[in-house]
Amino acid sequence: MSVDILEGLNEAQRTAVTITEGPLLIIAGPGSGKTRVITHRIAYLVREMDVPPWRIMAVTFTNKAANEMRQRLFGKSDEDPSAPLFDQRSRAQELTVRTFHAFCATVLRRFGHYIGLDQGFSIFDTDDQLTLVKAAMEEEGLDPKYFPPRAILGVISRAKSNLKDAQSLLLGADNAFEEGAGRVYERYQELLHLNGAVDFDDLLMRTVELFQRSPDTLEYYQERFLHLLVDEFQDTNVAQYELSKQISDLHKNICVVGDPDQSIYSWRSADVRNILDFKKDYPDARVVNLEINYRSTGKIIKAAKSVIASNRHRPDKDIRASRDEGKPLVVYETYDTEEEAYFAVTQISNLLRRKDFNLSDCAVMYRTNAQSRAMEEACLHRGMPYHVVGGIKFYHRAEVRDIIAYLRLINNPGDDVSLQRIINKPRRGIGNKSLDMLQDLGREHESPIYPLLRPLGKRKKGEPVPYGLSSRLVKPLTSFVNLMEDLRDGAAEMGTVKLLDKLLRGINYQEFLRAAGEDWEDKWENVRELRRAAGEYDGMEVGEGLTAFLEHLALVAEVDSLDETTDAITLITLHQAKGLEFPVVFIIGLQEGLLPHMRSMDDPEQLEEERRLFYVGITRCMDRLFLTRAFRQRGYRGEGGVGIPSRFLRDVPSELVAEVPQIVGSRYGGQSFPDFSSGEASVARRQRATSAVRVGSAGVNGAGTGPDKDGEAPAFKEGDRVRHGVFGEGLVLKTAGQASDREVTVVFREAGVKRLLLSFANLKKVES
DNA sequence: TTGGATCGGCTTTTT
DNA sequence: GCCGATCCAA
Repeated sequence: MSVDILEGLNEAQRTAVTITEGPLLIIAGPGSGKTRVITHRIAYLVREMDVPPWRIMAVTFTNKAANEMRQRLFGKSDEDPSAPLFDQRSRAQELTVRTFHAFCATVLRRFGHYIGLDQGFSIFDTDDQLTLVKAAMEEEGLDPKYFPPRAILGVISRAKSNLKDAQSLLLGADNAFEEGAGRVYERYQELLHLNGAVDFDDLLMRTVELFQRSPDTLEYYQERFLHLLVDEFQDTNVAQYELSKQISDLHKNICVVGDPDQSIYSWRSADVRNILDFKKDYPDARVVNLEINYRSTGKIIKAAKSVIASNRHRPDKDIRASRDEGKPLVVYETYDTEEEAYFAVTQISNLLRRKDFNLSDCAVMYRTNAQSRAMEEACLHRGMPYHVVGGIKFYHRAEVRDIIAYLRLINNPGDDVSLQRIINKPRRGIGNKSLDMLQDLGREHESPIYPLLRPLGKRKKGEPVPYGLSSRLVKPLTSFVNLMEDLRDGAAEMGTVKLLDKLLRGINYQEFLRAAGEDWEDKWENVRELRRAAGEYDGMEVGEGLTAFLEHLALVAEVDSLDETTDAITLITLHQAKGLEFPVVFIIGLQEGLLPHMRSMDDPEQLEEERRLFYVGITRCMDRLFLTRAFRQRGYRGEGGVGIPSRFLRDVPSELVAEVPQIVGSRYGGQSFPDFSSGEASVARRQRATSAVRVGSAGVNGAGTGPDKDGEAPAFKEGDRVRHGVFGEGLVLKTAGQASDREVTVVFREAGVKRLLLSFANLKKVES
């Protein structure tokens, strides 16, 4: 009773599903049914080609995407015949659907001993990495003032992503910085080894290394995986590319899927050439283009195409809309970031009132995580349910990290970074001085600290103290060792939850939190959340559960328990939104400096990536797209500046954009918003509401016409009396410039002389 | 050793 | 404006 796998697929999609032999490159434009093709392809392999599921590997970019794919394959419920593989549900476990990082972690756990990795190795995250970099820099005598540790870490990470070791980095160094980074890299690797740890980049790099040094291991995987599928191939780095090649080298059935126009991770060493040059490395590769977009309205597609067309370095490809034109887009300027948030919330409730959409249809997207804050506040204030995707990582919280550090040390006694974090937490009288001493001791013996201390646990009274530790430290250190040994014994005989309870009791953590701060209850709740997560690993074999739990914590950034079934607005970064779709999308903060981001503005390549990011955002939208910006931008330090409209807005053709309709919306601080919910441009009649003067230049530029295309911008001349939304009344002193950057100098009664760009200042002529 | 106070630096996106 | 590192006094 299963559906025909090929039913409902267009010709290109069918081709992509049914070419099962040899290398295959699928260029999949946004909304072209990519996930559908991948899942149906897997189903086709299993059901039509009789490939056992355990011999198929599908690699995704995020854990979320992996889960999503599993769900699409097997259906949301047990009885979901629309899922291509639902009748094979029992074989679900056999498929390998994972991220590169998670897959590599598994490989290294199993075969890492061939390259000197212990089974229980720790996985270091960015914070841990930074700790090690700083330590390595100190040993190498590098001043963090001149060599920012983060930058050094960036160089190391990039090198690793490109499969370069310290030696080749040093050889290729042509300045002091790179040379320093090379030296740090060398020592950093040693420290990782000492800690019995790998970092994120090592997961990939060292797996490549393992496959090179242990042909048997490679062969095992090569034999096993008849088919390899890599999603989001435009965002793979050199290491991931190499891994794909290694794994598929025997059967050559490698299918990669991606879209160069959606490459947004070059900052993480992703190399778009992997997809662009795929044909070079695999000359016999077949190529399928999926160009028909089933997701978005015609107007949205037009806007997306117009935006991406401004990129100079892009492949020759097209997307075609299949839906009707749809409603006009909305481009709107608000006074400041807060008002922008209220605007979005207001529009969403207008839309809800018409019953066309519900809350979970709506997403608000932004460039930086920090921008979620204003949105959250507006939602809270208006009583709108929302959920923030990602954001402050759960595992990032201090209390959670403390507990994880304990668990890591239990699991891996060599994990010095964790030891340093918790040896005096709660206070045991082992302060910085003592820790320094212990670190020196470790360095002296080229050993992690904990193993050196362990003899203290078995020491009888009167026996000599090892390493001449000062008598003052013997007591606290001994009790610390006893605690840890007790917990390590516990880890060998009890499940993760019981172990966690034993730990929490052993260090009296609840008391520790209570004594430490006011919001200790929240923190304790986070610890309990961690305990809940540990429950998932309770059933596993004792000893394996802890390792698996820690790996999960390291590789799964967020608690994805936030169920998507509840009706709520989604707040999400543009990066994380990749691969998702929503009927209603707001992209907020369309100002220079935010999108494109400041850090990307002076490099043309990075600027193009920012544009792709905007393109990704636009193409997430199915029906109603809102693009907003704030006139005043809150800076990081104190006074905010004026937000210049993002250059990307100029690429949104004005004929796709709704005019600002009459103001009937609800109020915010005396501010009314027009109601765009009907999406009918014809009703729109721009209204000059003096009370709503802070709607700002919405009527001038907010309609997305782009300053230079707007013939209606009021012409000001010297001597005109004008009114500005913020500065009040004033007199035009002079005007200069053309079109988009037409500038007026105005002397205001109160605010003094200001030079304003007509394109975003809200100036109104005052008749007198 | 610890806790408080002050200074200074930086400020994106994520496995 | 915030967080972290650093300094200083008890």
